[in-house]
Amino acid sequence: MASRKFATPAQEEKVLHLLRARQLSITEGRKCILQLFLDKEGALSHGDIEKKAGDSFDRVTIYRTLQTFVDKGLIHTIPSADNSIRYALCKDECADGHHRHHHVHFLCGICQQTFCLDEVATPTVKLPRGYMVDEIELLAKGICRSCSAKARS
Amino acid sequence: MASRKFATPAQEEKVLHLLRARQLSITEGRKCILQLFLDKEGALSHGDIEKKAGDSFDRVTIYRTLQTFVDKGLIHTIPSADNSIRYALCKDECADGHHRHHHVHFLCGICQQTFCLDEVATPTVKLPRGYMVDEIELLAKGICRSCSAKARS
DNA sequence: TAGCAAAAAGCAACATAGTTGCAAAAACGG
DNA sequence: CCGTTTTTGCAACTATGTTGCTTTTTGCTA
Repeated sequence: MASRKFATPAQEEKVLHLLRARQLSITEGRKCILQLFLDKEGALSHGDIEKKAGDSFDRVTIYRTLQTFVDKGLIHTIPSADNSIRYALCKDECADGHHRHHHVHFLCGICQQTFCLDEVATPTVKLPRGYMVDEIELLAKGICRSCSAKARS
Repeated sequence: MASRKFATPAQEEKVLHLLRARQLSITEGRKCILQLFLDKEGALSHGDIEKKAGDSFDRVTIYRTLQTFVDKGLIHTIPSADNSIRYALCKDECADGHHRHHHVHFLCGICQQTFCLDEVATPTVKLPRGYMVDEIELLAKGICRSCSAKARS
């Protein structure tokens, strides 16, 4: 399995466009990892990617690719209570070194997946005098749509 | 340095009380690590504790003590953007297995310390249909009181 | 489209973080 | 003070992340 197949030519075109728009050269590793993010609704950790693509690519390549994608505004990191950094696709507003995320993240306690709720904006909070806020991260924990639907059946 | 000295007898009494109230047996390691949390306004990571008390105690003991404290509701974990779990003292409402924290955490981009803002409640957020929320974690990033005071001078 | 410079990938070695099993030591109740 | 239970220390191991260097690939240009 040297190269991962794309589901459709349109998807491959999208991947190429995303990479070119950030002046990233097109490599098998980048195409494959970016496609994984497009395929998946939730967030991915380094470990998840290593499981899915670790046969094709070196661990170090995955680390470096993720770092590059973060630097170029393609993906963003999501804080979590446990010790695993997860990554998810950015919306178009993000560019080199400037991430602008005002959405809430949701961690499901059943399937353990993390989702970006793009339609939910982070609230503004009033902090005590002396604190200057640059950014707010909001992580909601509970049961996601798909798991709560399963639980009801 | 076999055992760490307490600043005042009152402080030692407080430590002993906190441990006894959770039915934890009194050991040098637990007293020392709990005192570190009482001494420090901000949060501590495993690494911080290892630096301060690593000569006196084994790494594994520190891991196990932190886990015990979390289980017994003495300390709670704070999610962070980077990969390091930090811990801070709980307020009295927390007990065995039931953490109830409704306060905001603040991460300073200058001193890199994390603070619990107990006086700031986490907001409620309205999520899309189908999501069930158990808990909200809010992490504000910016410049803390002490660092912004220094910057102005 | 062959050749070249720059970028990325692979590899090995290392560093840090966290876990587990087991034996020795300490805590606590009687 | 003694025996049981809990905790600690130690060693080994797994997972996670980093760095330097060499080889391969990419993208550009002649």
